[in-house]
Amino acid sequence: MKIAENTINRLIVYKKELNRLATDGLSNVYSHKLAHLSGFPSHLVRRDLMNVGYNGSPAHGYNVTELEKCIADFLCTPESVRVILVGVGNLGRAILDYCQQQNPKISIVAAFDKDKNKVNKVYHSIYTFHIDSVKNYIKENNIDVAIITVPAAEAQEIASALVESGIKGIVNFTPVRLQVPAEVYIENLDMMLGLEKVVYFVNGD
Amino acid sequence: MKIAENTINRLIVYKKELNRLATDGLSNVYSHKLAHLSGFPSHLVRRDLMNVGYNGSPAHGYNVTELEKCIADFLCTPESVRVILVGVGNLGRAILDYCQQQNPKISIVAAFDKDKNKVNKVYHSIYTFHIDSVKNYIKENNIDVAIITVPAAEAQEIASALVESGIKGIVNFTPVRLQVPAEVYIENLDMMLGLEKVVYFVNGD
DNA sequence: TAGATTGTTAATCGATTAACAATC
DNA sequence: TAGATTGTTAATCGATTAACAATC
Repeated sequence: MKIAENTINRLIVYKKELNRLATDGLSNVYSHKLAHLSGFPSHLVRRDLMNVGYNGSPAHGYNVTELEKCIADFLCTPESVRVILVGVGNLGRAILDYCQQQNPKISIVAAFDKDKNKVNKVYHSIYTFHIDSVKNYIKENNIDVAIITVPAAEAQEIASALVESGIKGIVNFTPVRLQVPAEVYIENLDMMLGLEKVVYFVNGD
Repeated sequence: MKIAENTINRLIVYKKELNRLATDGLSNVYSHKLAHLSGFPSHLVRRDLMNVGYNGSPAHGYNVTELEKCIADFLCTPESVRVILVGVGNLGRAILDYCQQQNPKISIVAAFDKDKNKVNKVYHSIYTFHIDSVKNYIKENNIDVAIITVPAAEAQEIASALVESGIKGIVNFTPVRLQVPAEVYIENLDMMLGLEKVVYFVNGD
């Protein structure tokens, strides 16, 4: 069954909130509370949870850890994912750091750059290789996902090279709309677009 | 008339592509081409453009600069927007840099942090103030939009303080779902969520 | 003109919401 | 039990797609 992208978004949010509730020591939660924490209406929470096939009880709501695991299974969340990052500028280095703090299951295993001053250096404990070696690295290590933080002008060229080497999903931090085959999944995290959107909703209607 | 958030997203993308076309020296563009560059179907482009009230011609398509201006007007894109950033960590500093490179119309005018080693320092030519002065700064300078790049544990407290001082829109880089009044617009740029989504679409269906 | 493109209305599709029976 | 909550079906709402007349 095909699930809408928005639903996937929300499931990931639920999973994270459940994880926090578990850390806080709570064992059960009602759809109300999960809804409040996530910022969505409670009936939408219940509707979304229909997809993952976990049943709560009217008496106690949902078991926090069981539901979290159930969502993780549904999303096929692997125990560990290896990701590469291309473009070790300010933003790239910040992301190298941020990822390690946030999620131990997703690890950036290598960085790439064309600048010889950065190659062979270690940033936030990630080794930086020359960009020319990225194709081999992807193939030899079976990497599926890449983060692109290169300058806008180089984004398309890099993306094409990554896809050619077998990359199936890209987190794109550049403002460029990447032209890739339909089967490659692109997540655009365009900060400027985000800012412009906020400006629109603050000024206009 | 109320416009869907997705439509706003796309209009912002069109605007950016038009700007690039103008830079490249093109004067006219057909919906086909704009669609290809943006990654949306051409009929959706035309449908979206109905909203902004600009008329192209069957013979020459759209005038690039006129359409760009028309979208900008529709989105109430101001000539300059002043934004503040709270949390001068690795990510915060990277964004201070990135914003200046990308969009001269949106400028970060001040940064704030609680760390005394960062206060009174200048990063990427932005001055850093102590977080205690943020409320006054917002009121005195009539700031509407803030970027939050503090650690997750501090995000909600900071957000509440900002909203209390009159902030109306927030770009939230933390993984925390902020609890704010409904009239405050929040744009969540959760990198981990982005990564998890890519992993889902790459692994699962 | 002929052919391609625009602008707009109508049709479709799908996500969200509402309603409510089942459950504890 | 009574009351609250879950799970699910049906209704609504709105966005996208399709179709096509108008235009250059």
